Amino acid sequence: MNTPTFRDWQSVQNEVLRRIHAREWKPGDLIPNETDLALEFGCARTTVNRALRALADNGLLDRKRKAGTRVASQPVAKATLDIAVIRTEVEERGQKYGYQLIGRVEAVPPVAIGASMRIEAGDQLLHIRALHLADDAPYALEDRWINTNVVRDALAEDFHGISANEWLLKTTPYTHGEIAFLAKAATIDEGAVLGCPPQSALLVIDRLTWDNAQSVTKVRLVFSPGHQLRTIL
Amino acid sequence: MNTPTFRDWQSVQNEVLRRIHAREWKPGDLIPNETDLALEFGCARTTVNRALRALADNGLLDRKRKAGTRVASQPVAKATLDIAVIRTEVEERGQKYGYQLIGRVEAVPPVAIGASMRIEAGDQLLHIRALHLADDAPYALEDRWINTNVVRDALAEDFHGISANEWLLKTTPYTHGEIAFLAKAATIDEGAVLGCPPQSALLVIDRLTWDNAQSVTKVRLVFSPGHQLRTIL
DNA sequence: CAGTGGTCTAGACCACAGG
DNA sequence: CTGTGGTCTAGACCACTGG
Repeated sequence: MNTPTFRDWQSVQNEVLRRIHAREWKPGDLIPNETDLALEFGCARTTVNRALRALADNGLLDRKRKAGTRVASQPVAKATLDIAVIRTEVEERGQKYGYQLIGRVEAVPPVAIGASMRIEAGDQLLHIRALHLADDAPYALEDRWINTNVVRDALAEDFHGISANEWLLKTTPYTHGEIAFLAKAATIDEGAVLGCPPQSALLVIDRLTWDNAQSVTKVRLVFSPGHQLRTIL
Repeated sequence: MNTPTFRDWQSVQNEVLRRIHAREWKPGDLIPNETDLALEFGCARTTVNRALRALADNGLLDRKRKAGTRVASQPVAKATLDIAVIRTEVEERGQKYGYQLIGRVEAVPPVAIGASMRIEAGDQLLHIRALHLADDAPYALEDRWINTNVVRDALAEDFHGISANEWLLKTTPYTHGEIAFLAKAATIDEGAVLGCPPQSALLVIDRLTWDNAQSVTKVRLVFSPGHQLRTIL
């Protein structure tokens, strides 16, 4: 039986997936090289390359020049979380978005914050605290430090009508960032704001963004109890 | 001044990034089409396409046929978490990995588990509980249900020498899955196993994987206090 | 309808790394 | 040294979708 021809890279990808899944190609196995596969599939090598590259990006294949392409022996699942503006996130859940500014001050940050943002000791940052609401219930508490040396316009914005979360994304580009997900017990203050008992287990996202060598902002989002981040594999 | 020529797709990508970042192209702006950019950059349209496609995948550009390519007005940050085998994860942190099987029984799962896995009521699953250790300290508690109708070989495995986490990845392919990240207070039992007080805030990963229409396994990983998932943006 | 991105092709050269 | 994947090119056709 001849393999039917595969016209596009997605059908090539599907066929490769099928073979991996059917254990025709087992984890650790070396699979044929691009040229041979192109011949077998009746398409250009470029097309095979595109398909295999996509699978390698997804962690299902390991590719090395000269060594060839192998089925990943321990596929690393890549869970991609979309981190959107909180307003959008709430609205996509079909809920009414609300926003309350809690505090907006210029202040010298705690040393840990200042150090991670690589700020000169004694420099002031803009400190914003705000509550995001979904259907009038607390959704997430935002605690943010903004590097006003980089984001000067932030000083002219009162953050009453728009959250810093949204304002920054619209106005301030960044080159890269770091993000962390963790669990934390609610402080008394957090409990009061989020309307949950102190010590409640809360999901937290810490994010630090950079504009080249300068920090832009560091934010902690503390979500209400029960919040989940979901995605598909 | 003429734009110098850009030889490869990565340098094209860098130039586009530079323009977005320098606000030459602002959020919401329509950028030139691929043909024009190829002309300007002195490369083939394919190369421009590859660069722009990568940026669109990353959420920085919105592309639509006929409508053209725009700078995303609210870039959605894509945080990609690599979910590896726990042993590998621990070893990559430079720590010694350890593993203890806590329990292995065949049992009818709670209705919530059975329903989410789409199991016939009354069917038995294999229930595994195990503790993963890093440098002899508790790292994560694994609580797993395996669909033995799909993964028959699991019944022949005692999971003393290898964790179900690792064994399944090596032996059982899956087509897709769902994953969720949340925070949870430690139960008394979890506290005892992980060596932390009950009610501690713990980071939890719930994962459910499928082989086409059949569920393969549902697992909850409860991490020791303070555990973080980190990645870059 | 027509402009845009999406993709395929055949051929070419190159960079890397195994042996 | 040589086989492999990585990429670029020029040209072509197609699919989608805005106007």
